[in-house]
Amino acid sequence: MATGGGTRTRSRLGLTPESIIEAADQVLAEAGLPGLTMRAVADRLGVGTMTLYGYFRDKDQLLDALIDAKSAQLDIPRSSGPWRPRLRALMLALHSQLVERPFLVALRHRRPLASPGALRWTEIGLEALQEAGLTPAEAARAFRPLFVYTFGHASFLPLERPEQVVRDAHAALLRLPPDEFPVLTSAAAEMAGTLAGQESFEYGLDRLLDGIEAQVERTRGG
Amino acid sequence: MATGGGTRTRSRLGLTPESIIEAADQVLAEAGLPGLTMRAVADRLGVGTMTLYGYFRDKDQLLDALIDAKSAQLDIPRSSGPWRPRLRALMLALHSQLVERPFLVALRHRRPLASPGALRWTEIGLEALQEAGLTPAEAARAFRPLFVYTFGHASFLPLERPEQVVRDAHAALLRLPPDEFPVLTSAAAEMAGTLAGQESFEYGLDRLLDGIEAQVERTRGG
DNA sequence: ACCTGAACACCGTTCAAGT
DNA sequence: ACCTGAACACCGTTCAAGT
Repeated sequence: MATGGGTRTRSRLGLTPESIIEAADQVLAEAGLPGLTMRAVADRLGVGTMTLYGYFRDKDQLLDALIDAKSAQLDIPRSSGPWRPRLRALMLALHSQLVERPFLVALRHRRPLASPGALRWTEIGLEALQEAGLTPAEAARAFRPLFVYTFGHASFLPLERPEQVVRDAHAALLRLPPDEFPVLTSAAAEMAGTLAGQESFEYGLDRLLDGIEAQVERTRGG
Repeated sequence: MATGGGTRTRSRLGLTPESIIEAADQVLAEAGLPGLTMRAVADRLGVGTMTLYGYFRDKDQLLDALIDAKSAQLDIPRSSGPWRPRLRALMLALHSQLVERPFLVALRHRRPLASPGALRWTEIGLEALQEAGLTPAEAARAFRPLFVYTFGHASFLPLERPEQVVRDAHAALLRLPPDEFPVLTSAAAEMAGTLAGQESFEYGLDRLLDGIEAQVERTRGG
């Protein structure tokens, strides 16, 4: 990206990779993922569509750069204290910011991203687990389910009209044949309720942390 | 779908919703999700593209029907015995079949699906949790994280060339600045290793089951 | 009733050309 | 070096028409 020496060559139109990423982010905010087209980004910048291809090889490259940039902008809580509440606060903060920017989750499904911006969260989480008494390798193993659960939960959250989705699901569950689905139909309201809301995330997070804590104590003991 | 009485009106071309879903599944197997277009499905059936719109209102409807049909075809292990190994076997079987049919995960991200075919797994899981001593409502709460973790893990698995993805991630992690990423760089191999493979799924599943079991015992005790 | 070609309003990207 | 219009090979879907 840098052009050799120290100074940066400014393009005729004042374009930079960063300004293009910024425009893409604005398009995303206004038109959503389906509306994020190369033509729309170029239009917002007032340049020809093909101009973008001088800065990014293709749309995938632009999307990768966008994920990295937006991930790096997320606020990481740097709390102190015991490892478990610290890890809990970290995952809650990550989750709530993923909920606000659902496209980040959708984009990450495309491939694992090992860019610095996207990995700061992981590093902080690993540090907490290491201070709990795990080796770096053990911490890596233990952090993966937290990551998967947090992103997974966010990715199954309804994007729009969550209360409508919950109501529709509730109705659909009640329509199931009770002889084939005895438990599901008798807990239809609670089942539908888990589809949205923060509470269901916290419940699973706490169960996962219970399991990890037990594992930490076993490792320490052995 | 059924036309009034008992007999079914066969179309001029012998088309049924089921035969269209079958064709869509074959296209999916051969060309993947990006190749699954209305034109491709119609071509495979030897009919005009627009003919499909007589059976499904739009592409989304066809996709929903496809998810439901394929979900219903998954093999559910109906083991007996204590609830925990039974639940563990259920999630392992679901996970391994999701890994074989990754598009099922991708399609489910679009919206929550409350069709019978997709909910049989949930019902079996809930029954195990109920036998463990939870009420239907408590079982619903406890099952959600298992569902989220299992689908989430499968959805972050690299679709192709997993060993290549792991190697690339390993190299990328080693390129991070060690002063900013001390734990990550010192556990680069283990971290990259968690991106693929069955083992990382089982580790997290067991931690989650540990947490749920503790919760079950607490509920029983109270 | 069932089926369909043409057409519309989109995509990402290649290519040759402009300054 | 930087930028771009035209064009290509696609999409999903509407519409009017065919049998």
